[in-house]
Parts: sequence; structure tokens; C-alpha cells
Amino acid sequence: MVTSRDVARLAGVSQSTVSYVMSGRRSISPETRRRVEEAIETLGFQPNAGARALASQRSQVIGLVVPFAPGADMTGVLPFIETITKCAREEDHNVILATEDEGAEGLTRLSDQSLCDAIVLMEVGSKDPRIPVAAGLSVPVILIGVPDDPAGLYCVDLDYTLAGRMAVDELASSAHDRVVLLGYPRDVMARDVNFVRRFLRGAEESAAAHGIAYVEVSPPDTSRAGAEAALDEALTEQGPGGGRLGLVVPDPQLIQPTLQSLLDRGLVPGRDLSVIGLCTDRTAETSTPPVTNLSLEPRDVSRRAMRILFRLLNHESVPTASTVELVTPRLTLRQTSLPAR
Amino acid sequence: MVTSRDVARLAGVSQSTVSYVMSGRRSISPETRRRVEEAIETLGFQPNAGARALASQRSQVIGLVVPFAPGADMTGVLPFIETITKCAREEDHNVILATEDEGAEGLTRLSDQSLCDAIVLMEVGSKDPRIPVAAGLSVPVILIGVPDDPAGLYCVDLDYTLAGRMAVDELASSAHDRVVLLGYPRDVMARDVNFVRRFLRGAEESAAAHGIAYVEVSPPDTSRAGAEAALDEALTEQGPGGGRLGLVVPDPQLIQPTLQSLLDRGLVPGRDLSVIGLCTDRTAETSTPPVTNLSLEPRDVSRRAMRILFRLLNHESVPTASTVELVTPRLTLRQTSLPAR
DNA sequence: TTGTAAGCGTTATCAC
DNA sequence: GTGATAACGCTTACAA
Repeated sequence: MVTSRDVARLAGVSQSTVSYVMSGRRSISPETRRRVEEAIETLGFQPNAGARALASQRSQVIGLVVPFAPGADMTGVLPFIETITKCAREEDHNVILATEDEGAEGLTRLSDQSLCDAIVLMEVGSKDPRIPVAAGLSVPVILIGVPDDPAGLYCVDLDYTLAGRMAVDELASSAHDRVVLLGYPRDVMARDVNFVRRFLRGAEESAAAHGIAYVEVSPPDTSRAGAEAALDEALTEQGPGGGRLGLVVPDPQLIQPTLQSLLDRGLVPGRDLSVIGLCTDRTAETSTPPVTNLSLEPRDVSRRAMRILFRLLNHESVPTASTVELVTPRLTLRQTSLPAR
Repeated sequence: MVTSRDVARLAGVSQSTVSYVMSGRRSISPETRRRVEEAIETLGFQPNAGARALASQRSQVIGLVVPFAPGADMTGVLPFIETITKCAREEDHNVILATEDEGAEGLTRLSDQSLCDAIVLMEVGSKDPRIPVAAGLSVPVILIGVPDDPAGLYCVDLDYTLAGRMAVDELASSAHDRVVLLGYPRDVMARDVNFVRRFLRGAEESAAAHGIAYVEVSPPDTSRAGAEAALDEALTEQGPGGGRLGLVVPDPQLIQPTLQSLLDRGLVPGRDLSVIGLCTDRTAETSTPPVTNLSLEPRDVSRRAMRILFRLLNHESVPTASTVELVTPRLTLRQTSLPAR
């Protein structure tokens, strides 16, 4: 292992000078800088992370708590991880992973062992028991998701209320006369993830505002059978025929099963009814048929979260009116929308 | 911050005793142990990771290099990340993330800065330039994937050759008389990921062995249009009618577009032809229609990789005949298989 | 069975 | 502009 002592010896300077050349925290004569940088180069010196963390009280690591709970939506989290990791690297930080199932102890572990300087907490629940713990840590924490009480923590999330409203607005303005919302499966409802409630409220509000018929149906799960059951309920209750029907499907995992169930019944999305999904554009493009969607914008959400986090780390002011920052979803019309009348 | 000194003071012992109580590296009298553990408990002591790493030369961290390259298959990597993280936690280790686009420097950074004690390198290419670098690091490295020359490194991967063979075997034994392999898109071929070649070889071998007609077609990309183009080529060349056709689709991203293209042509998988995909069971279950698949077994592959890694870390012997450990794929018949004749 | 003390490789505060 | 030197909090010989 090559240390800063080795570099110092080779460059003919003191160890502290090597440190200052690397950190730029005091001015160095051009000549000294050159010699030190040359020595670093020839020896291939890399500073020891542990020693640096110990001395500087900064680990240069971001803790990322990901939702690996059983049954959680796996498809959506990867873009978050990717974007967060890349943002971290841009600021010369690393990312350490913790899983949701570690609960609140996972947070205290990351913080109290000085494993990281800041924490990103994904997919927080409405009354997430980790929030009060997170708020009491000695490191800044940013939430992706909006709990009922953020306890002063900064939050970034998609504007799900707006998404719900946009979905129904779109259907209403394209002359649909009834909306069925194929909701989240029961276990998701049970976990009480906050965005579910927000989306439903937005959809409901819009339906009321437009005076359009509106029903919510909750599938038992996101399987094919779950979609079948929910559709049975939805279509029987209202009768399949007559008028323009719009189906809103906020759970990404339920979209494909739903589309297939419809096709199996001889109901063609885009011809016999409309379907709007809430999912990433990638999911929407590859569904069969490609589904009109409101984008979840995971990259945008992640980037904003990291921006705030680094401002907190650098003790810069965070230019936000509220502690909650909401990202506007984007509507993209695809094949599952009925043509305008 | 509460340190081991604080614990020692409260328990009325020396700092080293606290350390030994925690590590169990020497025997402690029951009474002393009790007092120390009580002090740890009441103070909520957590050892400082940096200091521990510095003193012990062990960071208790596993470096995980994930393929976030543009266009890489995102859906498949999450189960790997999840399983690897959980295995690490079981051995009281943390996981630090690096992205593929950091290349070989990412590896040296992780190792030379003592950021981790071992590295898991995912999705290695046939002639991956990171392999020689990885082999020269001071920390053990395990590969997920099999390069042409593993340079002595341990590798774990799905047995893609066997997968290719199993796919065609299945079709041959269920009385199909020709096989079309809808290959990987050109950019994947260009990246020369090793498993592509292996899968194709296995399929080809089996076709030859069974004396069954066999064609490979390469789509321009994994989009809907890409699938269309490939199918056009495949079906024109051979004519759509006559005999039992089996389609093998090894790229998970191409499966759904292909199924849809077939349906659009009035060709129903499971009635007019067979389709076998290479993808996780989860993907297979939720495709439309559910596709007969060979499972990628990401959890099994990850667990085996971590088993080997920890044996290397603990200087235990690794009970493997070869340096390459291959996992057998599992075939599950679903709706896209023609009934036996 | 326990304590003492010398590092581990940086950073950062003093001096000069 | 640069150099000593004392932390940082833990592990681990070496003593007792």
C-alpha cells in the first residue's frame, strides 16, 4: 500500500503538503505542486478512505436505503439507484446500500457508525416509523416520498395528486363519460405508502370537478388473476357497453395483466375503451399495446433529491419554499387512448 | 459521538477489553462481559467504521460493480443487487456501489482506497478490459459472467450453453421441425457479452444434433419496430405456414414486443407456433401471454458468488473443481408452447 | 483474565 | 509557502 508518506518522501516535502495539494485548502507554489503531483502519479497514490474519514470526520459516502421489501415494485427502483449513484460520483462521493427490511436500525447503523455523511430514504410510508428516527440522526436525510409528517426533513417526490388529476382530466376532456380506477392491490394499500392515497385523491377530485362517473376497484394482487378479478368487478358493476370508458391503472405491475385481460375479453384498448397507466416511459413503450402513461420521472426526482442533499452537506441554503418538492408528471398519448370524437 | 473509550470508562475496564468483547477474539470473564455489554447498551455505542477499518485493515465492505451502461437490461439486475446486499448483511458486511461506466479505474479506486475488502463484478464481457486489472488487485474479485480468459478469477454464471441447448431440445422433443432464434440486438452483440455467444452455440449444437432446421435472426434493437423487422426477416425467409415452428428469444427485453408482433399478425403463440424466452420467472409470468421460459436464476447465481467471495475473504478453501461455476437454468412450460402432438 | 501502548494513514492546527 | 505534530477511534501485540 502506498501512503501519503511515500509521496511526501519522493516529492521531498512534508506529508501535510501532500494533503494540502490534494485538498487545495491552502495555496501551494507551482513548483511544489508539480513535484507532488508527479510523485502521486508515479506511485499511483490513492488516499486511504478509512484514514481520511477518521481524520476529517467525512466519509464521502451517501447511504441509500432501497425498498427491497417482499412484493415491492422492483422494476421502478433501478433508475433511482442509477441516478443517485451517478449524482454521488459527480460530487466525488460513493454510495452504500441498505435495505428497507433493516428498518430504523439500518438508519442508525449508517449514521452512528459514521458509514456515511448523508442518507437517501426511498419509498417512505405515510406514517413510516423510520421518519422520527431519521429526523434525529446526526446526518442529513432526504426522503423520496412524502410522509404525513416529514418531521422537518426535506422530501422530493412525483406529484401524485396532480398525476391522478391529470389522468382523469385527460379522460374527461376527451369525451369519456365514466372512469374506473384499477387501484393498488391490498398489500400495497396495507403498507400505506403515501402516494397511493394522493393519487386516488387527485383522481377523485378531478372526477367530481368534471361531474364524470367514477369507481375505484382494488385487485387482490398484481397477478393476471388479480387483474381478471378486478376487471370482472369493474365491468359487471357498470356493464361493459355504452359510452366511452376510461380505465386508470396506477400500479405499473398491473398494467400489462390488465391490457391482456381486456384483449382476452375482446375489448381492444384504444378502440373500445381508453387505458391510462402510471409508469415509467420505458414500461409504457414496451407494454402491449403501448399504453398512454403518466411518467414517474425517477431520474428527475432522484436528481432533485441529490441536489438538495449536497446543498445540505455543504451548508448551502436550500432554495425551496416548502420542505416538500413535487415533480410534475408528463402525459404521453400512446395506442391505448380512444381517438377524440 | 460515543466512543469505545466512553464505554470502557462506564464499564470500568480498558478500551481493549471493550474491543475484545465485541470481536470475541479473546476470552472474557462473564462478569466483565456483562458490564461491558450493559455499557454498550446504555450508551448505544456503535464502533466508528473508519477507525475500525484503519486499525484492522478490513472495511467490512463489499464493492459491487453494476452494469448501468446505456441500453443495458435494467430489469434483470435488481434481483442481483438485492441478493448480494442481503448476503453481505448476513456476514455483517456493507455494499458499496460502483457503476460500469467507471471502467477499470472504478475497480482500482475501490481497491486502492481501501473502500472495500472484496469486489463483485457483474456482467463481464468476453474480453472485458477490466479483467486483467481485476486480477491484479489486492482484494479478491468474483465475476458474474464468464470472460474468455478469467485470469484465475472465480466466475459464477448461468449455464447459457446449456440454456441454449435446453431451449432447442425442448422444441425438438415436442415435434417442432424448425427453430428460429431471435437473437440479441446489434449493440449487445457489439459489446460482446460472453453469454450471448454461449447461448447461441448451445442452441446451434442442439439443432445440429437433432437435425432440425435452424436460423438465427438479429433484430436492430429491442423496440417494437426491432421485433417487427426481425420477425419479417424470419418469417419471409422460411414462409409462415407449414410444420411446427419454434421461436427462441434469449433477450428478455425482446420477448414482449415479439409476442405482440406475432399476435398482430394473427399468429397466436401456443396455437400456431411455440415461443421460448430466456428471462426471470417473474418476467415470464407477467408477459402477455405468459411465456414458456428458461429462468435466469439471478438469486441463485448471486448467492453462489457471495459464498465463494466470503470463503476467499476468510481464507477458506473454495470447493470447486474449476474456477467457473455454472448454474443450471430451469425450464417452465407456460402458454406459449404448442401442445404435444 | 485484563491492561498498556503502539500503531493504522489521514487532516488540520500550530508554528515558522 | 511549508513543516512538525497532535488528534481521529479503533485493533492488537506485548506485558502483567
